[in-house]
Amino acid sequence: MKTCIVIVGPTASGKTKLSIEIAKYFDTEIISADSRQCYRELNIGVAKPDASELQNIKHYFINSHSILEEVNAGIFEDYALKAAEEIFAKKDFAVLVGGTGLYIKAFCEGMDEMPETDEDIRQKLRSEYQHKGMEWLTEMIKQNDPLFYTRGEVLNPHRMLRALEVKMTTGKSILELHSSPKKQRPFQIIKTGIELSRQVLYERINRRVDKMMADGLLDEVSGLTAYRNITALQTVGYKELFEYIDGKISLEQAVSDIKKNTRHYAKRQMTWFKKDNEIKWLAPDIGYHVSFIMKNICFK
RNA sequence: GGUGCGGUAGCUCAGUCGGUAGAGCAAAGGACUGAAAAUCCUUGUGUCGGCGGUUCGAUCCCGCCCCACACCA
Repeated sequence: MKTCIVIVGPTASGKTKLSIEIAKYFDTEIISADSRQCYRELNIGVAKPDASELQNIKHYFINSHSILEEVNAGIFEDYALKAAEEIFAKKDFAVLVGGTGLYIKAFCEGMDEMPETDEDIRQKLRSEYQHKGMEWLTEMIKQNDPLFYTRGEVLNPHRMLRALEVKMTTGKSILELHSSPKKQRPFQIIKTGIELSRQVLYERINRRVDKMMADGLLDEVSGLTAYRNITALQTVGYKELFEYIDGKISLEQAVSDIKKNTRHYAKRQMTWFKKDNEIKWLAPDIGYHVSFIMKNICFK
């Protein structure tokens, strides 16, 4: 039976290091499940594995896309499954590592089949929302998708816009399209997570942000100002430094905002992973991990 | 030393024409199906600087004191 070892955990918990240890142990390759590390243009701020690590072990979904390309959970699902197939053609084990809960879910359980939405409709809805605001959006939902209006998140503009574009291209409410059962994968999945105390995690976050700044994050961000409005750059570490470059806040403020927003992000990740009871939680100790995971596999 | 303006939640501040108080941020918890490092939801008792006075009742009015800031000496 082919086995994919899935490693999750909040940002700065040491996933990258652990994934490399495990990949070496099984002499296999790694699929990243990180919605930002796939972009070639983003480096220091997204905490990619370093160049030698990338050279020694093949990583899928790292530097695989440009910030100008569309990337989303559905695209990731297809990409990651193909990568797994490639790895399993020659190995019995694969490693998937990342902090993007939705992407991991897409890989393990699959996304429901959704018809392609019309790009013109999408753009039109977004720009109208920009101009007319929440009141208009709420009214549109009420008129066009009464099911979503009563059961959906009617205060969440992202979800509302998505619901509308689906409704307008398919004629169906997005909620009606969400009923499919989990997809079966042709391989076994073992999920492990790195668990750290809040205090230790926050210290690691602070240290890592300071290191990113010392490594030249500001230069990296300065070179990307032309793209600041695209989705890929709505990213912790980048959006705050754009504010500094604009003269809106001091550099000191920007750095402390990055730390704060990274804490918020880590907290949301933990909320996501906490409810997944397939995850076996581990303390961050590398040697222990590999044998622990081996033991789990042997018991199956 | 004098004058002025302040001292209210971890922070920045609002407010109570006298009936013991509330926003934003932080913090904590939660949601999550093609933007997910995104987006959204929930949670606010704190000697209202200290001590007296007036009052049925003071965080609010009065007096003194302490602290901070600004200006004048």
